[in-house]
Formats: sequence, structure tokens, C-alpha cells
Amino acid sequence: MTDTKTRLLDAAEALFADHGIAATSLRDITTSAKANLAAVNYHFGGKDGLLEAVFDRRLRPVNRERLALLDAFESAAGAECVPLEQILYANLAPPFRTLEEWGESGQRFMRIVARINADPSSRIHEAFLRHFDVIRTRFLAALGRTLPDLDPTEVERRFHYSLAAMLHTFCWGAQIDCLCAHPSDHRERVFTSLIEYAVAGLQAPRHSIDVDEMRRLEVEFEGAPV
Amino acid sequence: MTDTKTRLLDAAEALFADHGIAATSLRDITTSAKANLAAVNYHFGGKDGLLEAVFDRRLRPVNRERLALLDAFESAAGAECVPLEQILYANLAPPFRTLEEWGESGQRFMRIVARINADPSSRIHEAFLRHFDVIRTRFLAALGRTLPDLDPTEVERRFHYSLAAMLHTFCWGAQIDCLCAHPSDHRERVFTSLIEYAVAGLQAPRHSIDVDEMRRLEVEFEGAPV
DNA sequence: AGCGCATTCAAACGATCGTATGAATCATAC
DNA sequence: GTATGATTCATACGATCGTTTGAATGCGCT
Repeated sequence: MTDTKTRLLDAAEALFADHGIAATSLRDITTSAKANLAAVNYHFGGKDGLLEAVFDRRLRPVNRERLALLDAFESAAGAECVPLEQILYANLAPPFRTLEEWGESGQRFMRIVARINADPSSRIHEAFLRHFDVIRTRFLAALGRTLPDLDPTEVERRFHYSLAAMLHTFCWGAQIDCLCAHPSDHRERVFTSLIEYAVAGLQAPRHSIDVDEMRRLEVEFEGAPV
Repeated sequence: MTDTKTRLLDAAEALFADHGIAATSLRDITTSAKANLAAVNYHFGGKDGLLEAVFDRRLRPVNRERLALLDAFESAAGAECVPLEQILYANLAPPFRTLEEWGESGQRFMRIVARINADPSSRIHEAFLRHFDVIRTRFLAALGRTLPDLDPTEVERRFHYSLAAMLHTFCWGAQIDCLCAHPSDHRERVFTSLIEYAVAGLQAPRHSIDVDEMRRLEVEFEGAPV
């Protein structure tokens, strides 16, 4: 039998991912982990501590690898700026690798990340964001260097769009893919698909669309026969 | 004093958005709405009924407008396919208009939508998805017509990416923008930014990136001096 | 064997939750 | 004015929650 501490972490990870954090009680967790109810408070100081430990365990190596990849690409680029696709690769590859290496457990974990991300009111949310502070600034800086003509506000927006696409995929990928009847290599496909989409989105030309024209079109056809 | 029913809806909307659904008790809601605790069960049959009513009230007109816009653009296009930017405009403009018309309340509501979307385990989630059934199929069909060379699986993925960027913006837009010190017209800018990004992402060329090459580069610089 | 420390255990605590109940209050029509 | 139906009210119920407690247990060390 494995350590009680890791049994608790595993059980919490699975239950948090499947039923949500608020909906999972300590009793659910300790029962699933075949541990005593008080074990959570003994080992982690409470539910919040357990939750923090759950995503500390997996997030720390993922983010370390992200920075290492970015470092590698930057030193490979030398004085040049890092190509967009490499920046996105450095951001996406580590969590995808986690998905493969940890299997079912990794997928569950990524769903927790997406959950916490969408719930800014969680008490854990501050600690959660702190994991991404360095990541954010480093990747924003790299993007800014590669997209010097785009003003930093827009760079940041598009970076967030790309993150959102990734998180959404982690949260919904399973459902989407079961609808589409995928072959076994679907993870590689999705990975490539995400990078292609984000690269194109990040370097989208500005002022390429005319919103006012569509507003005119909209008014023109208002009340047309349904 | 307004109707008790709408007072409850308003209070629930605000509290659900600010503190989360699970973290908001009926007592919080009825206190904020200056109504009796039992009023929720009387008018809505319970907490779930209240939540469903909360997003029914705003989601129904938004989605109706989405379909109306798509209809208008399709009849304007005649036999041609609808331009990508128009499809995205039809999808994005209604919720953005809601954001303006309902003010603070609209922003809160959109945050609830993002929340529910990220929480597939919610009891309400099925009912929530049903709101988007027609939207999804109609917009996927339009996208497929405009992007005939892209296989439907990829169209669906990219559509989801675009939705994710939009939802993420609704959930985090306030925080992101307060970081960037925006002028008053920032909503229009974000709206345009989202469409530009998504249009570019949706028509990204396939096989435009070489993942294997980056893997080689990664291995080459593995363990380089940190 | 016996000590010391880490861990596990059963049981309980106080708080809060969603829901139900039956009486009180209001509005409206006759 | 009073009967009727809709609404509001104070209150209570049973369940579940996170946390705490103090005793019991396991276990390496001298």
C-alpha cells in the first residue's frame, strides 16, 4: 500500500476533477483513499492545504519544464527573436506531456486547473495564480519580442486567448473527441491543432475586419423574413 | 420596490457571479434581495430552479439574437458562403451588446456562464448545454460552408477554441483590463480584437508548423547552461 | 523491554446548508 | 365586509460539512 499522503492526493485529484472541488467532501476523499477523516487535517492542515498540495505536485514540474523549454529556444535563437510556434510549443508541450505520462490522472488534473482558473472567487485562487507569475511575464516578454509591431496590450490579450483555448481543450477535450470518433493519435493532432490556431491568431493582422460594415449589413437585413 | 421574483433573480445573479454558485447560500440571496428564505422555494422550487431561471432570463434573448444575425448574414450572402468575420460577429455581438445594455449586471451574468461552462459536473450543466444545441449546429454548419477544405473535426476544434477565448474574456476581462489601464472604448477594442484573433485562427493553414523539428531543437539544447 | 515520536483512529462539535411547514398577511372580487 | 387565493413570514428539521480532540496504535531506537 502506498503512502497515506499520496493516497490522499490521488483520491482528491480524482474526486476534485470528476465532481468539482466544492462538491467533494473530505469524507468522500478519505473514504476513497481508505484513510481516516482526520488524516487530511493531519497531513495537509485542512481542505485548502490539500487542494494546494494537489496542484503543487503536478504544476511545479510542468512550469519548470515550460521555463526550461523557453530558455532552450531562446538560447537557440541567439540574438534573433524566438519564433511564435516555439514559444507556443514551450507553453503547450509540458502539460501535454503530463497528460501522456500521468494518463487518466493527468487528464483529471488538467481539468482541475481549468476549474480553478474559471473560479476567481476560490480561496485557493491567489496561490494558484502565483504559480503562473513567472510564466506569464517570461512568455509575454518573449511574445513581445517576436511581435514588436503589436502593442503590448494586444499581445497580452491574444496570449490570454491562446491560454483559454488550451484550458478549454483540457477541460472539454474528452467530450469533444468522443463526439468525433478519433483515432489513437488524436492527442498529437489536438496538440498540433492548438499551436497552428494560436500561431495564426497571434499574428493576425490588425484592422483586418470592419465591424461597422457588419453593423450596417445587420441593420439592412433587420426583420427580414424568417 | 420591484417584484420579489426579479429581486431574487438580480441578487442571485450578482452573488453567483461574485462568489460562485456553490459558495452562495439561499440565505445570502434572500437577505440581499430583502426577501424571505422560503421565497426561493416558493417561486423557483429550489436553488437549482433559481439558477436555471437566472441564466434563462438572459441567455434566451442572447441566443435568439445570435440566430437572427446568422440568418440575416446568410440571406445577405445568398448563394455565397458567409464570410468568417460575419459568422464570428453573429456569435460575439449579442453577448457584447448584453454586456453594454445590462451594465454591471450583464458582466456578472457572463461570468456565471463562464463558470458553469467550466464545471461539467454541475447539476445544471445539462440544461445549460441545451441552450447551445441549436447555436452549435447552426454555427458549425456555417463555418463548414465557409471553410470547405478544412475537415469538420478541425472546424469543430477551432470553433471551440474561439468560444473559449470569448468565455475567458468574459470571465477575466475585467481583471486583464484593469492591469492595462484601458480607455473607455476598451470594450469595442476587445470585441474587435477577439474577432480578428478568431478569424485568423480559424483560417490557419494546416501543417504550417513542424512539431518534430521543435522536438529536435528541444533535445539539442537539453541541459544547456541555465 | 521500554521510551519517544509519528501516525491513525473513533467520536464529537459547532456551523451551515437546502428544504419543508403552517400560520400570518396581503390583494382582489363579490 | 368577508371569502378566496396568492404571497410572505418565522421557525424548525435533517443532513452534511470542515475541523478538533484525545486516546490508541505502530515502530524504530537504546
